[in-house]
Amino acid sequence: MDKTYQPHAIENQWYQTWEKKAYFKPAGEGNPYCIMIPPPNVTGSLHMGHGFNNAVMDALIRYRRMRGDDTLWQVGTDHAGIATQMVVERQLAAQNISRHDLGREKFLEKVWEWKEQSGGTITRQIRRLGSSVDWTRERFTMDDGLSTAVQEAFVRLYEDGLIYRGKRLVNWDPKLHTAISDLEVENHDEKGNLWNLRYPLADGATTAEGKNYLVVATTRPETMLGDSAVAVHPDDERYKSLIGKFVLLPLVNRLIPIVADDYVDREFGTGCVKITPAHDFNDYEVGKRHNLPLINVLDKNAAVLAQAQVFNLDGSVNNELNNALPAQFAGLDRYEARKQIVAAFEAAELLEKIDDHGLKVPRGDRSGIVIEPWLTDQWYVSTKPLAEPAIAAVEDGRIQFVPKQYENMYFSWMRDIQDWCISRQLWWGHRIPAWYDASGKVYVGRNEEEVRSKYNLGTEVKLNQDEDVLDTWFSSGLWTFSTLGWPEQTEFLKKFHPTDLLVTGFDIIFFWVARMIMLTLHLVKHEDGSAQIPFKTVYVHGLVRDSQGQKMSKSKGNVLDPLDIIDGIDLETLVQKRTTGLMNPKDAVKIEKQTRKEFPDGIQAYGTDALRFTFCSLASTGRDIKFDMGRVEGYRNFCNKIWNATRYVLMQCEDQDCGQDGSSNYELSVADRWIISKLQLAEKQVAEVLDTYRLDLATQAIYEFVWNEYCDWYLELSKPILFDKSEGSDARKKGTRRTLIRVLETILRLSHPLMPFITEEIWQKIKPLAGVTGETIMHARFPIADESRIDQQALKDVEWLQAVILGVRNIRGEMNISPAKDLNVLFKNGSADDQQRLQANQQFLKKLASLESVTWLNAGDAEPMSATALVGQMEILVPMAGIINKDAEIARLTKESNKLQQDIERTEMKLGNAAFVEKAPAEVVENERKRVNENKIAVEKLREQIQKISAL
RNA sequence: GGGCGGUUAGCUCAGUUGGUAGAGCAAUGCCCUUACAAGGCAUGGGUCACAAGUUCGAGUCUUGUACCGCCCACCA
Repeated sequence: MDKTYQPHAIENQWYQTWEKKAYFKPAGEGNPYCIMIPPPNVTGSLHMGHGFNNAVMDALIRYRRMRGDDTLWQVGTDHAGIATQMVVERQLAAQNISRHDLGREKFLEKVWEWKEQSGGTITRQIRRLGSSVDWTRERFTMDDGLSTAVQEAFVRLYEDGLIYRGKRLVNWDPKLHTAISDLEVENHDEKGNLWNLRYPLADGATTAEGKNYLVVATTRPETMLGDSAVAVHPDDERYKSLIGKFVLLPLVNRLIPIVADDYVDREFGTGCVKITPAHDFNDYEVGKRHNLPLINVLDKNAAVLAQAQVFNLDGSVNNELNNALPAQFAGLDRYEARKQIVAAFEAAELLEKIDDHGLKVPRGDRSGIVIEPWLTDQWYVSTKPLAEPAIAAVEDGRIQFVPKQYENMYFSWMRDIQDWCISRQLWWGHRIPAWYDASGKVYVGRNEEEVRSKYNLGTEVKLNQDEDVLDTWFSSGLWTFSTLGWPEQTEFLKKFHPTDLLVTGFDIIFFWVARMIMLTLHLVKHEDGSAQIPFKTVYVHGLVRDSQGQKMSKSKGNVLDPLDIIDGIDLETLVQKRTTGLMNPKDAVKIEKQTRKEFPDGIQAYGTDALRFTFCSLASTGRDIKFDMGRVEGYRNFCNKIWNATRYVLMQCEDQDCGQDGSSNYELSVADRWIISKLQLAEKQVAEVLDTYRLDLATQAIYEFVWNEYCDWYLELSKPILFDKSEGSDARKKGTRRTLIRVLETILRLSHPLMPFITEEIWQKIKPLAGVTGETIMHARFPIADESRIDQQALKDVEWLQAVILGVRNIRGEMNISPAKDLNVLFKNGSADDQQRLQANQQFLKKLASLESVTWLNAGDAEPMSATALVGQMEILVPMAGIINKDAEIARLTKESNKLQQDIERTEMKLGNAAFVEKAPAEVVENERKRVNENKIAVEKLREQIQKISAL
């Protein structure tokens, strides 16, 4: 074996073997256990979030697989409608081609080409992470099977009255030219203005103050062209007399009514609100209440008036108003229109004032552009009836969130859910299975043929399929069952659905988790007809942030590619990677500087295991993760530690009898029995925390056991036994070799879910010596603690031994005694137990504390001046002659004594409190008493010692 | 405006039912001791954000305050 651990030398090769040998497939026996991967964008590439998410899922699926469950980790990718279409459109734009130049069919060919070309990137990356997904079942949301499921789901929901088409105000993305759902809109705090505009009162009316106009305040003056009313609060004394009267809408010269509505806040602005029902969600509601006309003044590209439509609430055209719309603003961009309209107001002396104003600006999460509320026909899912059972499923515990607090987030959103707009004016996606005849009548069915036969439409009736596609999340919402073959009742669907665990970030609880729950409950039934949930547990994790706690983003230039941590990257390449393809090329300078500062030497290759162990160690409950490269390095070192411990174990065990034949002619030392006991405790703990999804605690427990117990103590304790030259020590040696190798083998199985590669590599090397068979550690059994193997006596004995060694080492360290100097150490004043333990453990003591000799002093024996340490009552004496500085020893003892003294004072105070003695459990009080007594004796001894040395 | 989370060592974080505050990294000193310098041994470092309450006893339970972060919401 190499002297240092070289991750790249082992990782790729093992993954290929695993995949080739189909180790990832369900075993076909055991309890079914299924995790569905959140399907990444097929044309995307891996980011830290994926890395984290995969590390968690793989750890848990490997754990279950090793527990003997019949595990399926379903893998696949998402077509990611908007994101993918945007990429391809951008590529075309570079050649000055728009998708419209190509036409729908040609454009889709291009997208499929791009999918074929780049679609393998993310799956290759998932392989590099070591994820044990079943590739033989890989699915894509637009493959035939899943498309069938999408159609089926749409048709069933439509037939059940849960999907409808309607004209409503939607969030329109003027850049992408599509409607988007509420969730895809992000509200940002931005600085803006509040324009105060005068609307002249008609018919000579005046306000209470005698003015012949009302002042309305708006953040969007350009929408005034579509104003249908001015609203005031019904109880507002200032305007009460004007309710029912009219204002003459400037520029448009249209009479619009003054209406009363509770929605108006009297305190804000002037208390008068212009109402534009077709361009504002609140105004839309007000308009409905007052039966106001809906006037769309923007076209799909958010330019003004290019497609002015004017409708009454019933949809009839209101010609009178339509003719009144001014032509001068036609075709202007909405912000240009704003300028010109404000200018027009100013020119007409109708601009009262302009205030600075902070406001929430809605932006499309993909395009980043300001969203325009716009009146169009779209398809909707009626969510209220679906939400009810979805709430119940979480309330009654059929579905559990981990951590639980996310259930509140889920409930609050679900209880106030709005209908879901599922149509998108895109080309890439599942085309909506609806057809229109010449009159616009809509027919929904699985295909045109079915529609024709179902509605008895002859070939003379021309049908056109709806041009729109479905929201990507509609197909993702079916993911847990569409991948298993639904609507067919496949064996896999029966076996693995409902699935067991979903691992995902909190940011897509609404987008995805909530919708999966709603859709599944409605569409998927058990054989007895009862509704199925999609999964039993939702493990929710936080976002991976950079070491400063900043969100990683391309524009900030702080993104890390998990593969760069695995394989390493030099500084120049990293700088280049971070500064190319920026939205704003000006950021490059700053990003380069920042990157050179943070990674002066680039990033080392740490390997997949170290990265994954790091992710798991950071996976504590429900908080975001600050990613720290120092942790990765620490865990890479941990891998190296395991690697080197293995080298030692192999040196001792190779070509030796380690009991691999099952023979029993061996003897276990106290150290052997101790590490076996500790191992049981570690196994118990790891299983417990894995069952509760506390991967951070699992990494801690493993790290602690491997490094601090197995390596630091046990390997050292094995040396005096194995290096013993004396006769008749063979049985002990065999016992120790046996323990060394078997504990190591167990450590590997215990760690495998967290660090799959190194554990497999080593396991293959050592399994014959451990008497173990099996093709792969992946299918070996996860260690289960056997409490009968916990030897309390051995635990206590080694604890004592450690205390003695620590005492000597402390003197050595504090007194600056060379580690090369073997010491002659004396012991006195101990119990019979101490004496017996000293006798039994001389071999260990001498080696671990570097002692020349160990001598027991009886009462009355002459005693050289010494540095002292205490273990219980027993004193450890290291003779001072020539090696120990008097003042330093006094200082050391004083420090020790002061520490104890403080403890005594604190404890005595407690015991002096009558209430404590009376009310605290007897056991607690007794412990405190014991503690004071022991410490008092110790302090006494230390004082005597200080005096003795001072007297020299 | 409502809701949720966080505040513990210089940094990143654990702390299960209240009973002596922990780890890793960083720091300091000594060591190339035959598994490992990606290492070994030892050491220092904390009013557990603040305040009040419950309790014999609070990092832990209750209430309030401050600051940080997130989610949701119709103030033009």
